[in-house]
Amino acid sequence: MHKDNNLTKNQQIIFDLIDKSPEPLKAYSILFNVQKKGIKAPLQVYRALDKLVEMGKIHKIESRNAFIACQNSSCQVSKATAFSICEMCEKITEISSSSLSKYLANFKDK
Amino acid sequence: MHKDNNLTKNQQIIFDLIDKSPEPLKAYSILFNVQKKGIKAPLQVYRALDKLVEMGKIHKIESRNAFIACQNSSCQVSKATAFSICEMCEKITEISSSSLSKYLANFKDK
DNA sequence: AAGTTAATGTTATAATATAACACTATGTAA
DNA sequence: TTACATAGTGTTATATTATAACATTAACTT
Repeated sequence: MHKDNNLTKNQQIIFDLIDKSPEPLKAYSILFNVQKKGIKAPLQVYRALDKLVEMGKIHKIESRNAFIACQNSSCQVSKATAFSICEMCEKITEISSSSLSKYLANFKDK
Repeated sequence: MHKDNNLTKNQQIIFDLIDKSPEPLKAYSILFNVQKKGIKAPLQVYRALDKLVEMGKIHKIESRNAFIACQNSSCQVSKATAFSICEMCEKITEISSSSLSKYLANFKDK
């Protein structure tokens, strides 16, 4: 069997870092933080990020170029994700509204 | 009086280009296209884009780093804008659903 | 006409992301 | 268990996207 969702070494290191972080992390800040663990180049970070997004373990906040762990166990299923971002303090919350994801999923079908 | 929404020269040139375009345009592609009109540097483009977004004349598609003219006359009012993007052909449509913008506006108030 | 604010022009540089290629690990199937 | 395929890694170089800093000009306000 192939896709049992176990993470590879780099993916695990990077996921752990994002998952522990109280705020979204940017790729180069991730890179800086994992250099002591042997991840030395941007591409190693971007590749792990791509896979983690694909698996639904993290989300990219496009407007911030930053990554955050999924706060919502159903994200493997629904890829219709939205965030609220405070304009004052930048606090980011994943909107977990089934009515929103249904709305978007329905729109997508059309 | 100050803010009558008339565009400055650079803003007008760049808005016209985006408005005529059938697809979202990226900053450096805009730059390339307006060099013959005397706009020579990235900053001149980015500054105009910032203002146009602020005025609600265009939107930035964050996931594409690209800009599109507002397709929806009410956008001066509502800044809660979403897009659908075809995964096959990249066709982008502005979702103009009052229920969606109400939902988002309501969420924002909370 | 003087003061204020917004927009412009310009050079340099920062921040974000991918191409290309060689190599290694892991799972699959004869 | 060997070979085949596929996914992941390491590395160098480079492309793409965006902003800092500073001098100047235009437009509005009084």
